[in-house]
Amino acid sequence: MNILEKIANELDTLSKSERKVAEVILSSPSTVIHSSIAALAKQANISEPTVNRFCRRLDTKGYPDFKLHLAQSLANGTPYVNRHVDENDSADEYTAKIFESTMASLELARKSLDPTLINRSVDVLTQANKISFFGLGASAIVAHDAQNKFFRFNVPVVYFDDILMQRMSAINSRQGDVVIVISHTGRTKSLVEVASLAKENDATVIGITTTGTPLAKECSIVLSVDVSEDTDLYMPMSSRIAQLALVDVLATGFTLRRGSKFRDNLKKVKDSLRSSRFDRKE
Amino acid sequence: MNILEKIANELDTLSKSERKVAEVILSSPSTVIHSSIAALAKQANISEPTVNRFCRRLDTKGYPDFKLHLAQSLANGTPYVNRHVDENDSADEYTAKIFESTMASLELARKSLDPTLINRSVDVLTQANKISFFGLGASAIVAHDAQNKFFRFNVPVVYFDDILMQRMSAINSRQGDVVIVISHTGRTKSLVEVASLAKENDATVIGITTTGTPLAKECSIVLSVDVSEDTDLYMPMSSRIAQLALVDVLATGFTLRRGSKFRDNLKKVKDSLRSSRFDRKE
DNA sequence: AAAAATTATGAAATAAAATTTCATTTTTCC
DNA sequence: GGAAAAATGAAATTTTATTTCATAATTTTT
Repeated sequence: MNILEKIANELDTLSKSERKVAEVILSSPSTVIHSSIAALAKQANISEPTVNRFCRRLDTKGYPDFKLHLAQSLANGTPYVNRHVDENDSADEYTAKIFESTMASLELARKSLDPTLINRSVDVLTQANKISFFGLGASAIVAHDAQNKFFRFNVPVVYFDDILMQRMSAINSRQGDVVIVISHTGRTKSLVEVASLAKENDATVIGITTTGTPLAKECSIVLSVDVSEDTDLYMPMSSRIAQLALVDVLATGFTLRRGSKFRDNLKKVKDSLRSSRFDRKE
Repeated sequence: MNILEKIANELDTLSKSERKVAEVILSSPSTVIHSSIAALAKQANISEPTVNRFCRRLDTKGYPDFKLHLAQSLANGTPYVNRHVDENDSADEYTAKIFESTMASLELARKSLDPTLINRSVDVLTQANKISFFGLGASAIVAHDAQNKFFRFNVPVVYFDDILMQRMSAINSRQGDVVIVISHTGRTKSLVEVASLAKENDATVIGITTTGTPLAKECSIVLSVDVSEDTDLYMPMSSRIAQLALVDVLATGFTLRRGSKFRDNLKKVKDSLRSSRFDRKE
């Protein structure tokens, strides 16, 4: 949370002297980040220890740490804001807005991810007998992309964007299989059922979805990707990009776990495409 | 200017020991803002005065001031430095790196885009009789996603990720049709041919590719998406995400151009999915 | 290739800044 | 009104940063 807001919020829990400090800071925060504790104390007409106590009351380690927080709050207004696209925006404006809110979503998504669970997922994936990716609509694209990536790893991988195929595949799954179910809303009935079916058949079910959704409840491991779809004009935008970034993370984790020899192999896969391309001039 | 970029820029004007400091800082800037000058010196295996001199060389008043700048740069979302995934990275680290470099790529991509051309593309798209999206490999996913989006607009749209289908479709195209060809490298022979075929048959060909590639030369309009794929472990990562963001931009431009009544329609499309979903509790 | 000049570096000393301790003052509550 | 609690600041201490200066490394000149 922005520390300036925090100061404003806690203004009434502060003592009289501490409030003097708060006021000086709020009135010209940018001066304060270049002041020593002595200078600030003098300006607020109180003693240095009071400033120190003030800082700790705001859950910082001390004055220098407080200044760091303050500096961050002042850092020219967060660039990746979720600005809404407006009816009258020019191409320039809506382009900027969409890119910015996409970046903001990625930032949010990263925060919602738990590295421990990513690690666990990578564990499970590296040991899987078979990997299946299921998604519908926009999430089908993510599943498709995941297949494309994991296919290069030379592991048995499939993707389905068809409800019936998903069901059949889920029913045929067994211990050692990993099923990754992708859904932003986590409320698509058929996908939740598929997750449940796969789990009943002893597959490890990894969900890529929003925290606390019905789908999340059915999964062995939930990789939460929480993004707001505010800016979207009735179609999934940020969510699928965050999901794709997560796929990249999983794929990267996979290759790292497999070691350098494995990566040489990946290079070969890539090089195999060369003949299908025009040469670079240089 | 972002101090991290500045450090990266001035890396070669620094002395040997100072460069050690720079490297430690670049590798984990967020640790540094909580370190004392002594701790940082120790980590870089150099002396404290060297750290101090380093700070001054970057036009800061000293170490505490430098930390302030650093804190501000970090607050601004992403360190712009393309940090490479390392063999020994923990899940936490590689997750952060991938998300960060994805965001950096989006930033880059946005800079390489020309709003005038986006506007022109939207023009062409809104007037198209038929829209086709072609891609292969990772770009096929982008084409797939584009179809998914434009399909909602109730316009004739197809996507092919099969070379033969693409060729046939290109040959059958005519004036008023728009063909969007997606390829990061812009060097995939068959795609370049398809673009050329479509153009010969009077379709408007829009290329989503890197500036100056063979594909770019065949297109009526080139939407340049220049990103570096440095961080990638032999598979397309940032490029396709930037392409997807561009698809969002085009789709958004399309809906804006079509006016508010059209957007009501989109809402209906979205609402039509409701019965397939579990209700929200609240 | 040696000598001189320049530049880079760190140990130690110094200075600055922040924090802790503790005695005093103020406020609160009965 | 007075005991208890909380707030406050002076001084001492500790931590941190900076300066000074001697030495080492590098570059330039001869």
